[in-house]
Amino acid sequence: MIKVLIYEDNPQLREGLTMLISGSEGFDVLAGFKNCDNVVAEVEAFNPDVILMDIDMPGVNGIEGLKRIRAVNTQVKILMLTVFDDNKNVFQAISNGANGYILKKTPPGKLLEYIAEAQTGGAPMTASIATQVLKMFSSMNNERGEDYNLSDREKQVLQLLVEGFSYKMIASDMFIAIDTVRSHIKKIYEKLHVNSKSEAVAKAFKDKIV
Amino acid sequence: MIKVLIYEDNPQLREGLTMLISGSEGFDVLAGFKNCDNVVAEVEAFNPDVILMDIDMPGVNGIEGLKRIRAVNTQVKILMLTVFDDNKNVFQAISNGANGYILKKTPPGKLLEYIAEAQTGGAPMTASIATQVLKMFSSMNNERGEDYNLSDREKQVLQLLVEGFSYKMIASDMFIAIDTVRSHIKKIYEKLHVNSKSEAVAKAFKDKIV
DNA sequence: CGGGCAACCACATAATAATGTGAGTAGCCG
DNA sequence: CGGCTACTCACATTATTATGTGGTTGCCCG
Repeated sequence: MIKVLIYEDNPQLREGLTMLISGSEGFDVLAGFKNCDNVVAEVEAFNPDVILMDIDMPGVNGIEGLKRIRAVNTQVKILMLTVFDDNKNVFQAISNGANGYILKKTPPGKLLEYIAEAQTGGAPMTASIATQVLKMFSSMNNERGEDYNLSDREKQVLQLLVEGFSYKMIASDMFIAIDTVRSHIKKIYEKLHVNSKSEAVAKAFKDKIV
Repeated sequence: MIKVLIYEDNPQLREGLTMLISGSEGFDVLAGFKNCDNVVAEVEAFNPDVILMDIDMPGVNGIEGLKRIRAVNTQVKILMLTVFDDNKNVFQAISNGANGYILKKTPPGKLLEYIAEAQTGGAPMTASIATQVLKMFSSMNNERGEDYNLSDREKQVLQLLVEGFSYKMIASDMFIAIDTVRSHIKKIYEKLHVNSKSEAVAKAFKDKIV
């Protein structure tokens, strides 16, 4: 028996969901609430397996509710429920540990399937959400930018610079003379088109050389 | 009629998939290949709607094949097919524009459903993959770390440091004396627990202060 | 009103970093 | 072989940073 808690401000929808889920074999709705004002206490009191969490709610909304729950409970499965596959919310929800993200227009059969899937550790999402997630992922990742053709030794020096080493420390770390470190660094500056340590460090981060 | 192309080195599995898909209403397998050696030419010649792409193949593998296809064709839907929900491959596949990622053990019924879903712009993935993706996403994002309680002015100075400004430049940029810049920076170092410009810059990036 | 704090400025000294010039060794490639 | 590059080292000079000590002003808050 999968124990479900529902957060949804629209009374009709909340009732509808409760009916649907309670009426299905193997599912039980413990309670439903219209916002997350007391979410932590409620979750503790009812100890559900899965929480259906609407995002747009007056008072404490779903994202904030998600955060509050995750602050004290990382076990319970939380399925975000929303009308739009809105970019910002999806992002926030998944970065804050939501287990799935589904649209309200999901057909009843699918919804039950999703709840069950979440309960067993899956990450259910509707197709449109999944597409969004993939897009975000691929857009935020790529662009390793230029390569700058740093030699192995130069990369190594840059790595140490980034870690806050001084020339002296780099020299002893790499078993070379400090003047050699200097010449490596000079070469690095040329290749990166910068002329100070901190610019090089910044560029190393930006262009993900390190 | 959804036109499918299959890349899979195991002859039995390739045959099996072909039978299954071809034998289903609304699906047609145009051809099957055992590696991606000529993938670009093949995709051009057959012009499929969906490509099933195994990852582990001798010769040109699935990830490389994916890249090659995407270099010339961003329209065709590509479903990656693999035995393991291996972190690195999932990541690479989705950053390179795969439309979905499913496990080989997916039951036949689901597989057809996934192909249809991909064809209509969805992003099918098996539950275990979806879970992985969410985990990656949330792990790479969060952690704004400590706040370090930098004052507004200190944040501003740090910002300029990151952009490669010298003390002198910061002073003129902020219309304050260079000694004031020094004292701000000293305070920043204390708060960040570092003692050099480049460490501060590195920390600013890592902890996303800037 | 007095203590705490952010922001401002000054002077001084030591340590590091940046720049220039020059040079030797070793390996790769046409 | 001769040219190229990576890697190594040296010496010298100037610029920039790091650190210490100390002081003024103005604001907020109990």
